[in-house]
Amino acid sequence: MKGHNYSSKREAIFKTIASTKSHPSAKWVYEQLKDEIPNLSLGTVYRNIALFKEQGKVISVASVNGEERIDADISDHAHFVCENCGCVYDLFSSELSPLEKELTRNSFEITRKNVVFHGICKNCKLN
Amino acid sequence: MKGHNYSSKREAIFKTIASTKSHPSAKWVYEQLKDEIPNLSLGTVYRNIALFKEQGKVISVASVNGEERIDADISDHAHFVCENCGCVYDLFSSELSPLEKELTRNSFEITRKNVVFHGICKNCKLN
DNA sequence: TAAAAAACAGTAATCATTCCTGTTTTCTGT
DNA sequence: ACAGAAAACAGGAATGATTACTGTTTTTTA
Repeated sequence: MKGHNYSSKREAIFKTIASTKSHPSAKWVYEQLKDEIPNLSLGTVYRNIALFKEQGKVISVASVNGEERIDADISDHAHFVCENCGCVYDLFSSELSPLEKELTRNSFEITRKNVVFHGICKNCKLN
Repeated sequence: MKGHNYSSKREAIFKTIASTKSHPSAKWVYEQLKDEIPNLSLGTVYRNIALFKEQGKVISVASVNGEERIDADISDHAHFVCENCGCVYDLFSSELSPLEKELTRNSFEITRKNVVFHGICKNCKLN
């Protein structure tokens, strides 16, 4: 069975994801770690991210310029994606309950909700 | 300048997108049209979808299994993506205003908001 | 401490999407 | 209607993110 053995690389990958608020891509995680772990393979990063998603330890929050962006903060919050710089920001709010109730009433099972605003972020607007 | 000449293929592509509630992928649109238009190229479908997005005539609503899914209904509504069958459903509600206000107050410019719930849809639950 | 299982590196394959080049269609002014 | 000029297109090659494969290394277990 997979995901049951200790692995120093898996641990390093998870720590890297959990210690940033940048909502990283697989490549970003790989770039961060390759100096510290010279023989790390990009495939290992992808494989472990897939495992973390199965385990519910990370979630996919958005696809930005063809790259999947993930988050180890699995608490109930929304995101804002800047279409200019690709930055992903956290948004904390719980004003979506009417939608959730409507879905539940209609027999849809919500396993995850993804709230993404697109636009231009504060930093980009100020150049 | 692009997008200024008439094109029968462009018209057919837009009509196909506008006449379905399936939130199609580029490939789906191509499959629908290739019998009617035998020499249609998949690249043409992609090129025209990109043009429609620039013109604001279609929006990207979600990425499902690596495929971008689009919608010609650009009215303010959210979507529900079934993780089992990949179907994308429309959700009509306007209960997201507190989030929008918070963003606007903080100098974020919203050009588009993307509200996606993930889970298992009614049809899949009932097998 | 020796199999057995899991994880890995490195590379090849896949697949959606974009790019390129030569051809066809559409437009515009006469 | 007709001849450039501009735009759109087909078909195929290129790109780039992600996944799969194979032989090797690490971890577990007993």
